Amino acid sequence: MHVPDQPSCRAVNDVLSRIGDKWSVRVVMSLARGSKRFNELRREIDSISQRMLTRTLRALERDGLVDRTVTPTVPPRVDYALTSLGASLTGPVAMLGEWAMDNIGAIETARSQFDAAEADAC
Amino acid sequence: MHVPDQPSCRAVNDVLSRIGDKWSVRVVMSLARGSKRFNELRREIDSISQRMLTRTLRALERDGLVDRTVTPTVPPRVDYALTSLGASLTGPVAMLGEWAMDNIGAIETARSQFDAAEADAC
DNA sequence: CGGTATCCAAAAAGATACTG
DNA sequence: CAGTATCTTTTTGGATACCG
Repeated sequence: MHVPDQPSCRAVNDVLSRIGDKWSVRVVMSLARGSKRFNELRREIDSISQRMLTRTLRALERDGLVDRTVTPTVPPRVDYALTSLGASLTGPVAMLGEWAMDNIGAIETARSQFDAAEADAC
Repeated sequence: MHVPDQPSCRAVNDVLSRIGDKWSVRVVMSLARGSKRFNELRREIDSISQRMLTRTLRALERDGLVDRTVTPTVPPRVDYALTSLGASLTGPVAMLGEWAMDNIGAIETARSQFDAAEADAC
C-alpha cells in the first residue's frame, strides 16, 4: 500500500468530517446489523437524543449512505437501512475498528504515561 | 469480515474521536511521508493555525501516535515523527482513504440530489 | 411514532499578541 | 523556531415543548 497523497487526504478528511462525529459510526454499525425503525435505533444507541439521531440520520441520508423509507400508516412507520454505498463503508470502518480494538490498550497506556510525566513536571 | 459488536464500536468511537477531528489525519498522513519539523508541517498542512497544530500534535503525542524530539540548539529544533503505533494506524486510514477517493463522487452526487429535492419541496 | 422548533450551554477552533 | 496566553467566534450537542 502506498502512502496517500494530498487529494486523497482531502477526501479522507471529507469522509472523516462526516463519520467522525459523535454518532455516525454508531448508527452505521447498528444499521449494518439490519435495517431499523427510528425508535429501535434510539434504544440501541444508548443515550443519543432524539434530535441528534434525527440530525445524524438526515446527514447520512443526504450523503447517500442511508435510505429512509416512510410507510404512511397510522401511526407512521419509518425504516432506515444502509444503501449499497453505506454498506461498502462498513468494510473500511470495520478495519479501523479492528485496529482500535487491537491498540486501545496501547493508547491508554501511552495516555497514562504522558499524563504522569506531565504531572511530574508540575 | 464480521459485523463489529458493541465493545468494538466503543473502541472505534474512541479512535474516531481522536483522529476524526479536523486536523489529525492530515498530520498523521504528512508524517507518514517522513518526519517533519513544526513549521514544515505547518506549511504542508495548508491553513492550519499554529495553535491547532500544537494542540493536534500534543494530542497525538499523548496517545502514543507521534514522537516529539527536541534538539536544544539556538534556535530550537523540534522534530515530529510517527511512532510504530502511529505508523500502524496509517494502514487502516489509507483504506478509508481509498474508499473516500473511490466514493467521494457518489457522495457529492447524492448531496446535490438531496439538496435539489429539498429545494423543490420548498 | 417520528419527527420540528426553539433555546441554551459547552466545546472546538480561529485571530492576535507575546516569549524563551 | 516553536511555542504559550488570551480573547472571540463558530460549531456542536442537549433539554424541552410542541405537532401531524
